[in-house]
Amino acid sequence: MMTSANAELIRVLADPLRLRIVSLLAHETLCTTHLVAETGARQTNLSNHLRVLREAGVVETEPCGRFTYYKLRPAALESLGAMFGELAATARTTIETDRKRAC
Amino acid sequence: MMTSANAELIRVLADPLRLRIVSLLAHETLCTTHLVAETGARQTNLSNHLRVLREAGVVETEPCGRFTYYKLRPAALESLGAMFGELAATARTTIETDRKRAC
DNA sequence: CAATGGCATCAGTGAAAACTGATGTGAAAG
DNA sequence: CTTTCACATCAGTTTTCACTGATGCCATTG
Repeated sequence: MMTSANAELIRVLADPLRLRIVSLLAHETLCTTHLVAETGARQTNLSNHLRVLREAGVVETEPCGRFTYYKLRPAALESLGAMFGELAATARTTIETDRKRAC
Repeated sequence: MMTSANAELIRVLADPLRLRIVSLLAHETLCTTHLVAETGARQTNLSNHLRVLREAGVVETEPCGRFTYYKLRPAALESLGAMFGELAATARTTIETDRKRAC
């Protein structure tokens, strides 16, 4: 469905660096140091982006000593995937039935 | 898959007004006048957003006299839906197998 | 207890981009 | 032919937001 929560998710994932983070975390749970090494971005910058991702419910943290692991919450991504799939399906039937408003 | 084309699609759909346009067009093919009435946005503003959507391959135009119909291209949305679905699936197995990098 | 390392917070800066008003174009209506 | 309407283009303004440096906190290490 097309919820305001999903709209916020899209906004959050629109940033290239955040999308890269998500892509990395999908394959492997990592901590900030790893993400710094993988992306080449500065620690402060990454920390700010991870904050945004956490507040949006895309990732969750798991403290481990003085490290902090970041792992994805698949539900958020699944919600987005379903939404775009539904939109595509609706659009297909709209086009196949040539449903248009008169002007 | 996680392509640069999909990254561009996400960026384009991150704007609230553009997402609203896409949501409207999914159910019904419309022209600019209708979208002005539905969204309350100014004609110039909508025209600029529709330009972005067209250049990104999200919509296509169909001239009709002095009107211009806008219709969705479902392939773009399906590509996004598949990408997020795959990311979610990958993230699920990563979490289930507790795959994490040592630090 | 000091020193170090991992990470978060904050305020400031710069760049990207959304929005607007003015204007142009082409098609239909009169 | 003139007017009107739908829409596009463009330049200017404003706003949003990514990025940075400075700083502080907490946990480990020596």
